[in-house]
Amino acid sequence: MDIGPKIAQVAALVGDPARANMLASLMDGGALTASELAYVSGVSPPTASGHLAKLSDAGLLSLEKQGRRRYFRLASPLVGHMLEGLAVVAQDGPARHRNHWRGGEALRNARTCYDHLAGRIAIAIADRLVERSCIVLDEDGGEVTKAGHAFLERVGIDLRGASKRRVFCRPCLDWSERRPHLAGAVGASLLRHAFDRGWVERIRDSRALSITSAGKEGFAATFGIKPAIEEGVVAPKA
Amino acid sequence: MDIGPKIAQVAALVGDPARANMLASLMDGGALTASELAYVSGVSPPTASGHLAKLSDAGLLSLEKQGRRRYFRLASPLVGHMLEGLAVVAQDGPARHRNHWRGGEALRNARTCYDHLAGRIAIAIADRLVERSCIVLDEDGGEVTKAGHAFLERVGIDLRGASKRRVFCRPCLDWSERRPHLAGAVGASLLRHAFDRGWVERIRDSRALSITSAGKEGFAATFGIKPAIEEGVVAPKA
DNA sequence: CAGATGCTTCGGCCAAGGCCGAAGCAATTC
DNA sequence: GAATTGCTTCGGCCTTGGCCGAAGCATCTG
Repeated sequence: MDIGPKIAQVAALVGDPARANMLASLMDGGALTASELAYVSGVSPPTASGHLAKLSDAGLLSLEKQGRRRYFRLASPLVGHMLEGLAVVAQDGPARHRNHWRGGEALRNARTCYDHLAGRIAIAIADRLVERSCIVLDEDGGEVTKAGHAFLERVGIDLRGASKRRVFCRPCLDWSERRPHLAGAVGASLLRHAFDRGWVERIRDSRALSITSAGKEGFAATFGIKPAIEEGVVAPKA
Repeated sequence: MDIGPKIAQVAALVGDPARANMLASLMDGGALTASELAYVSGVSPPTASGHLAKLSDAGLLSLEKQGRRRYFRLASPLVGHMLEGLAVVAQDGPARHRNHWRGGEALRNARTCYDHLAGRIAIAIADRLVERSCIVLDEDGGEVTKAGHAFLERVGIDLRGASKRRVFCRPCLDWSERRPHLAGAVGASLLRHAFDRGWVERIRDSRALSITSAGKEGFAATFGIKPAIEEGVVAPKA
């Protein structure tokens, strides 16, 4: 677990305004010369040269000599993705994801994730469905098996209306638990089903859901899941 | 285009070793107290407190008070993704993606992206298929329409074998062009089809593909696309 | 060869920011 | 109310690292 220092090294590199400007102006995949980069980053050529050396040494930029010029570009798509990640967080920074975790533990147990169910309960459901061969998941998609269709129909989860425009079954990485849960049409139907039966209720105006006593029975009967969900305090990790 | 400075601000925050250690130990989605974070980051509580204040102010961490402790966790999945991006680049740093862009312009025209086609040609194909209502894409999935099945079958693209375990049709953000192209079973079939017909060939041992003259005809006849692709030198941008 | 252009290296200046100990709040326990 | 625990604020020290001008290579042009 000494990934931290490595991350810091890269981030520190990107963390200088001059270097960040250089990288940002290369994000479209184009190539620029050392002097052009000095200009866009607002520093003198000597300073830019130093920065470029650091970025190249770290493997963030690749260099192509052409006569007396040197063209720099991002060393790989990975670098581009990393910058995008930073840009996204930088863009809607504090504003958008404030209060994301209000509701604390309740949010980890059960919540909505767009139009489907997320949190521990959702993962438990996904696990059981996989275990019973009702669905198959891999890293870029999922599918409902024949047995799965039969099962879902038997328990009264309606899939017909949903299958038109949306991907049928998709895993969605659960942030709080870092395990996949079900998204896509199947995930959406499941949530609707749970609402219809009164298994879950919205808490205040957050994304958190509370599992009703009817829900406890319902989830247990339908999927064989005990929502073993202590209300209590947030448990610190170690 | 002053995204640069914003990126720098966030990156600088992550660029300090103590802060990076804190973030890294929160990457699993758990919550830790201020003192625990001070310990994992190897600094004194006062110092840690300062760091945590900065991270919270910037919206990277969210805070939950509980009695006299303060639990910190990543403020949103976005932050987690950003850190993952940094980790990936930090991990296989200089070594793995050297020479990644050798072949330069060719790579932007056509390349493989895992098992499917990417680059300008792939985007053009995706655009045409959407235009003709052969497929429908939205942000979390895609689907082949009835007309699309008919079309693909008519031109001889085999989908039957593929549809078992994998998601059928999925958009994949093209890094060099920032537009979606087709992944999933459909994307893979398309690439196989192009190889089988000799439309594309691998360039050296890179991911770049060259479009053969048969390919130019084939893509044009099948999808109505002119691969308007100048070979030329690496073009500097402005 | 001389001159221009593109880039890098060197040396020295300077501000930003990380670090800690001491002291100050706040919440809990007895 | 006193003692304990958890965290933050304050003040002062000191290293890190960005910055530039001058000078030095390298490459192309005439």
